Amino acid sequence: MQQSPVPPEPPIYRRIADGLREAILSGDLRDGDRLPGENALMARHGIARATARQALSVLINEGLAVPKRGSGVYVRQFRPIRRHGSRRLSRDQWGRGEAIWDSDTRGRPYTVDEVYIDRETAEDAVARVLGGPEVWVRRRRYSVDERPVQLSVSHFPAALVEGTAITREDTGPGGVYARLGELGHAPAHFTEEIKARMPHPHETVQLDLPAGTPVIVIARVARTADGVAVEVNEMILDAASYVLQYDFDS
Amino acid sequence: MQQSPVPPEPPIYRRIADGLREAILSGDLRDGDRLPGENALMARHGIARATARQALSVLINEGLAVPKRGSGVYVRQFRPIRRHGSRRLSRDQWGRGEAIWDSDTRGRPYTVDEVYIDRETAEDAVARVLGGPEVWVRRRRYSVDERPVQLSVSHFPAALVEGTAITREDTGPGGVYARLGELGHAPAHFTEEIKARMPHPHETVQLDLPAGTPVIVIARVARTADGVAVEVNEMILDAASYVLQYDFDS
DNA sequence: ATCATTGATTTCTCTAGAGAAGTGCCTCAC
DNA sequence: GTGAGGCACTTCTCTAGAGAAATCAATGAT
Repeated sequence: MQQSPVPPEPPIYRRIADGLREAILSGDLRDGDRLPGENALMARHGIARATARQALSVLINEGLAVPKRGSGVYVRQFRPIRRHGSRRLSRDQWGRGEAIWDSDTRGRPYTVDEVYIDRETAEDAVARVLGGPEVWVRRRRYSVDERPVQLSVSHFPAALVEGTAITREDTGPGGVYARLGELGHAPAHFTEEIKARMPHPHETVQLDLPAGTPVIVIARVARTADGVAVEVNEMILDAASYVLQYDFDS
Repeated sequence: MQQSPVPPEPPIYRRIADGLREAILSGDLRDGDRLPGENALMARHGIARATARQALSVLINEGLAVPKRGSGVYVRQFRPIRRHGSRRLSRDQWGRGEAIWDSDTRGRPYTVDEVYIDRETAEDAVARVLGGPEVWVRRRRYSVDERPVQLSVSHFPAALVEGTAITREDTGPGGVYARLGELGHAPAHFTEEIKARMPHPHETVQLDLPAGTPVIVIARVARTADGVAVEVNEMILDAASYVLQYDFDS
């Protein structure tokens, strides 16, 4: 006699989490609303504190809720920024003295919090693409609405940009691509590779990410019409803040 | 007198997690290696079981480790599939009778596990783009190396594809795009929107995702040269299995 | 040799309780 | 009114222990 195929009930903490998730996804609980906390769940379901915490941690790790110590657990909002791939890099834009980022924020104010510019020896993968390890590196952090949303590390061949505005904080109108154009190395072809993963600890700190938020990693290589790579840029985006868009023809 | 700015030590569970993460990222522990389990951590650090579990759960939720009940906790591997955006959809490919997916797997065998084809009434966003709510829907699950890696839901205007191979399981050589071409609606322009987030429960089940793995969501709209939308496709990818690539000119 | 059983090991779920630390509100003194 | 202090409430960290459930290897019966 075989045991009947009883669908085993999920554990308590999971049933509670499912209920709360349902409330969030159905719209009963909205952005910024307060979830029942540990004490409330303990009382309502007659469970131990650890079990209540486990239920909440499910939602937190799914990115649906954010805990605020001493205050409560709150539903998380999602207000993405649209980042255009193919379209945003068209010559029309950087040829007219506009920074790439402009078309991303659609009027929302953005700031560059931190800029570090250094001459460094690049790691192997970057050196291989750029044709040598000697590079100038521009590390930046971008914020929108006071919130950090992107980290960016740009590499340029040292031989190419030495002494130009690219090695200074203020790159002038049009940004680095305009400068590269003036040097006769206008970027003409781009390749972007995209991954998504959970953030490393230092990324969590720099982007002030709550648990349960993945990051999108973009590695962009810019090449001239001759196929010479002139920039390698690795970007780390808060996945909750972005929608990427690529337009292309067949 | 202000208290001196003592950098407060991170809690025990975090220090242990940091140590294990270090071992993984530095390469001391490799793909598939076994991590010290609850009992080992309890003995080594003289802590309670719950604390040891908390340390391990950090790594699990970061996607760096996978627990196997009754066996142990193991380091997680990352073997991405490269998915080409702009390039892979070039007419050269689907014009020659090759399926789009072919160029994704680079020779690795892939299978379509599940196919559900239905005539449905589309939700608002899809109906707006396709010019009406009546659609044929193709739901599929793709696997590579026996592992599910992608869910796909394709919508086609019912008026356009009624009675064609697109409404059947086997769409014939070249897939749906070749059929659309024969109907005089060859896709010419594509827009892909990309997000990343933690998976919903049913996605976790269907893709067999371990905790700590985000999903990449791609919404693709295919339009003819006239700008008429002929397909809306939403894809859910296991983020640990994919690298997306987009090539474009300025 | 093959198969079933047993036992050790492991993760998973949960209880009960305690102190630390951050938040936010209210009250009281000025 | 304005600021300081206190207090209630919240999340966070951790201890100690117990049984359930899955895995894996060894043992024993056929």
